[in-house]
Amino acid sequence: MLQQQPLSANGASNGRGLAMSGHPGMHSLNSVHQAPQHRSDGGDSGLDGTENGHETRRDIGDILQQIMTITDQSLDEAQAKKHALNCHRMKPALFSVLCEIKEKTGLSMRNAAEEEPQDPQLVRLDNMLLAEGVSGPEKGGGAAAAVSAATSAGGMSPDSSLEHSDYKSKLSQIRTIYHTELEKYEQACTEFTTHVMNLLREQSRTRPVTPREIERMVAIIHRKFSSIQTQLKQSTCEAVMILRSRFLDARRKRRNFSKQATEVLNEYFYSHLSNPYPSEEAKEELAKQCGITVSQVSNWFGNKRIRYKKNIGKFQEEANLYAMKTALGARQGEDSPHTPNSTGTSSSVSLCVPLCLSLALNLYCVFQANGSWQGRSTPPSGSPPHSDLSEQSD
DNA sequence: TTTGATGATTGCCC
DNA sequence: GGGCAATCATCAAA
Repeated sequence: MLQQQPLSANGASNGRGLAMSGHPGMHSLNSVHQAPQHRSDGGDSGLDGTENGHETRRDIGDILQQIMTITDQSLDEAQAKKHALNCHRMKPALFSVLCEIKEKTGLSMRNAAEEEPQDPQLVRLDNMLLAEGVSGPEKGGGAAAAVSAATSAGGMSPDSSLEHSDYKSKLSQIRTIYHTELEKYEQACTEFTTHVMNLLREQSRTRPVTPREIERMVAIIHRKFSSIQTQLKQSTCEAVMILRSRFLDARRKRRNFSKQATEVLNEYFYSHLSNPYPSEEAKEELAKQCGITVSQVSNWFGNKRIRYKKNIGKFQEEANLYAMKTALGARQGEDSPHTPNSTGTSSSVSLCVPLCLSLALNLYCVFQANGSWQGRSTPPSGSPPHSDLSEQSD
């Protein structure tokens, strides 16, 4: 068995063709011994035939020694020696011995269909890449998904289109890199497979190599490359996920509402302080006015109610401010149709009454709020607020 | 860098 | 399902 290694390891030679592999097996060393005794052209082989088996064994030892030292020699020298070995009278015998050993060890038969079921992880990766628009046809699938996700999550802010184009371009970059790398791996795989197949065909001149073995080797190569591909797909998925979370995660993209939007919401809140539960219609209206979504309006009112309740003192000033504003707005709304030119002429005295009234009402509402909606007595969202400043002013 | 403000999310209750 | 309360994550001013 030890003798098998060097020969197979020495790979390609320029010997005779594949016909050798069909050499009738079962020759023993005796057949070598009985071979016609003519001097081979490998002059230094020292294989002048002798009668006894001792000599024959020494001959084989010499041959193997030569094979072992081939790699230590220069290329030309090695080629010459290989040629000499290929033409050596004992080569068929050695080859048949190898065939015999191989048949016994069953190496060539051990490769019975090792087909693996498709890796579920790979399937998931493929599906995700397809869904994100990285693999498959480029139709902006991922970007479209991003847009829809962002739209449903938090509405389209003015700079969202800019962000989405950025997202698209980044996704496109990932896509390009992915396809380039994939192509590179496929090309490398093909090249390597061809190379190995050529090598094996070449080797089959000096050792028995069955087509099935070649197939098996190809399958091994493909498996190795497919594991690289899986890694590539994994990395791509990670990159897409990071990109998605960076661009689409609502929390990450939290933006304070515009001053105007906050004003609108606060005005509604403080003018409906006794019942700060806007109906669906009111929410929609507010959302439209503020350029945000209905759910954002709901969030805002939810947060506001809790924070107001937790610290009424802190919000008192704000409440008064909006009460004044509301009153002023109501006053102007009242005045404008009748006295369109009343600019500076509307004295502070004329404003004084409604302002004081508003403040008083506001304080009343706050007081009322302490006892009503604070205590989890949630009114139906559709029910109209009953003591609103706006309504009072109107 | 720290800290308060603020929009969003989550789990629970009714 | 809507709202509350707690919490997270980010923003923005100090």
